[in-house]
Amino acid sequence: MRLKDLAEHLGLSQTTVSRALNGYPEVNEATRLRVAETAARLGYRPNASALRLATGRSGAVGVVLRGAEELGPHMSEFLAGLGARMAAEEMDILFTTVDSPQDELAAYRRIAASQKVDAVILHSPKLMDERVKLLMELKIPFVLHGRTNMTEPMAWLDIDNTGAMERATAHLLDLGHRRIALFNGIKGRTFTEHREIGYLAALSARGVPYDPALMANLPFTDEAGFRVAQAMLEQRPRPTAFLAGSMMTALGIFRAIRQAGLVLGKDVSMIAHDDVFPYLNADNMYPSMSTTRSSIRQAGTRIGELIMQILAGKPAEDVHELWPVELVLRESSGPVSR
Amino acid sequence: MRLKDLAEHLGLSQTTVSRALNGYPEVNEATRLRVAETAARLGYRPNASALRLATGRSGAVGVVLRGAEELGPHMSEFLAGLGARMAAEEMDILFTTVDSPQDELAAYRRIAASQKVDAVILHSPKLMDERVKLLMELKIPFVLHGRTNMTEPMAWLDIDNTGAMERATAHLLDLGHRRIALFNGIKGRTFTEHREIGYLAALSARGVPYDPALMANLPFTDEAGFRVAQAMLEQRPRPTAFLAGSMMTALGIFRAIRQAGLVLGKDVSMIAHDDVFPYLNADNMYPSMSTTRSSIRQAGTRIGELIMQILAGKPAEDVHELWPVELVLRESSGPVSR
DNA sequence: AAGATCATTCAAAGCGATTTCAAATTTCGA
DNA sequence: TCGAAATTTGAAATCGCTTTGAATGATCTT
Repeated sequence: MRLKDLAEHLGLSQTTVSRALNGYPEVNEATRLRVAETAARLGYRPNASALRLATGRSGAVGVVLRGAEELGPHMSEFLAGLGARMAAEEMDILFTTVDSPQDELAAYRRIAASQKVDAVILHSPKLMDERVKLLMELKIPFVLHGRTNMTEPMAWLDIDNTGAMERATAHLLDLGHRRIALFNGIKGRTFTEHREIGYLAALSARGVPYDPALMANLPFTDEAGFRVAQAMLEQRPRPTAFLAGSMMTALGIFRAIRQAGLVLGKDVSMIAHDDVFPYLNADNMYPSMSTTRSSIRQAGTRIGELIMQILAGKPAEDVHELWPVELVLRESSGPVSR
Repeated sequence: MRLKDLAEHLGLSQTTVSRALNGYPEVNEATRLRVAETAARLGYRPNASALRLATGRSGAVGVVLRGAEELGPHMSEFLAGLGARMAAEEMDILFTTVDSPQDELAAYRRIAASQKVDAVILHSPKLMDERVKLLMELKIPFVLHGRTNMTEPMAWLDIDNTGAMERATAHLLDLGHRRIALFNGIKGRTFTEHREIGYLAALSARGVPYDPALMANLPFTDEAGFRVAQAMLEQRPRPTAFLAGSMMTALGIFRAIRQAGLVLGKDVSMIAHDDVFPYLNADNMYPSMSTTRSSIRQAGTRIGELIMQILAGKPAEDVHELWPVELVLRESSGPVSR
């Protein structure tokens, strides 16, 4: 069922039918109704490729992922949020996985040259991010999930990692903890640096010296959390509190704590960052987990909206959102034990 | 940089340039080289929409997801596998989320009418699946991840859920367990039914009566696992072993076991189904978790290959794969305690 | 050396939509 | 009632590619 067929069926020209369907004003209301009704009845939908070719818009937003590492639970939550918003706009999400960083830049080049997407979303940026530079060169509109240190104007949405970590650390310090371990993300990513800044700020505000042996950079997996926590728990004096970069990390740390014969919430404390996974609820853990919480799914939805604004012409420098992070205290964090 | 520009730049016709780039035989080797070199140097890439319009192939495979529930850790692992394969073929993954089942059928209709994808992948089918029926009506090629009971020929890849569950159950029975709880998936999905069949077969083979109070259907989340396990552990006599439908479920059950003051691997046993998440390793749990294991990521990769075969014209009835499932015994399963 | 064959190249016709520009019809004002 | 303006429709150009069918030389046969 092509436009041409539909037009013939209606005894009208393609022009008029096209206009009727796309809401142009210069078409008789009765005609429009008849066209709309017939199109719906016959299940007509414009061919996507033809439409894109004619309009120059691809109707899709791109996401490039470094396969294994990035396509984890965080990403699927994000995509769930983004997807909901994009579906409402009849926009597609086109996603590509790559293996290496070089491949990643090449993938953006390809996407750009073939005009497959109208905009892209960039994740987990570094302070100085070459992908950002490339996208600017290629003049592809984009929204950053996170931030950079770069001076060029660009659209972004980020959560207040620094503030969150500062508050969590300060809270533990107030409870008497002095040896607080920070399980942070991979070095280089902006969020990792921001969290470190918050952590150090809280320590220095209270005059507590910083011990490098209490800071680790690791991927957000149960396994890495376990391994590093196990090692740290052998230190004497032991850390009395843990700041976990993600719920997966927290599960690993938790396991190490149990294995060491300690009780979480009594012998040691923990506050984990929670991106709000529906299948892993901090409230329902045992003991329930204190968290710094920010829904990554909501961020996805909102970024979908920001993308639409950018495409509508809103200048990138006007699109900035810094979301606050809640500190939710539950049973896993308590006063330091004697 | 359009084909036309490139052709002018080379002093050739679009025809020749197009043929040179697409490997047609009737073009002079010297010319082909010159074209290829210049195209690469100028970073030429055909406009995706134009190419699709001209060839009638969209170069993308579609995945429709029921937003919240389906886009979990399983899906992201699957997509990681699929993505790797599709990237190698320069195919895109186009994904759409929907809210309700009606929306889902409508989404397939839309995708079909607008010819956005060359094929789709269908997940978690039911024994009789209306989505399958629709796709056949619409004549969209598809590959099923899972199986149906329908008689029409169709391409699928599934794991041997029945066999896996039968072996796991039989193993627990051999260890002396008689009250074995099955934490299965949502009723209606084929994999749920298949697992139930395997469970019941093992019981009946050993002459152990089936107790409905030991069977639960629930989503694969930590929370549901916890809630149901908590209730079951109040039964007298208690279940002595658990079969968990997923690692998330297992985490919840584990928590309930600890909260009841029991020790996993000693007081009670558990075997969980493991789809192999890189961030949640059965081997590294404490105690380590016995599992029925099958990599969902590998399934994704393989389904990508099957899609390509289908698109190359292989008849759907020749594309069937039933993957065996490993039973990996670790510390969480042991003889029944007296 | 002429006709047949082969290897290359190109002009133009699609693919299925949107959009420009022009034409036909109605409505309106005096 | 007639010309101007407004409303409504349509023919054809366009988007950037592939592909058909024809044309041009070069090479081969005899």
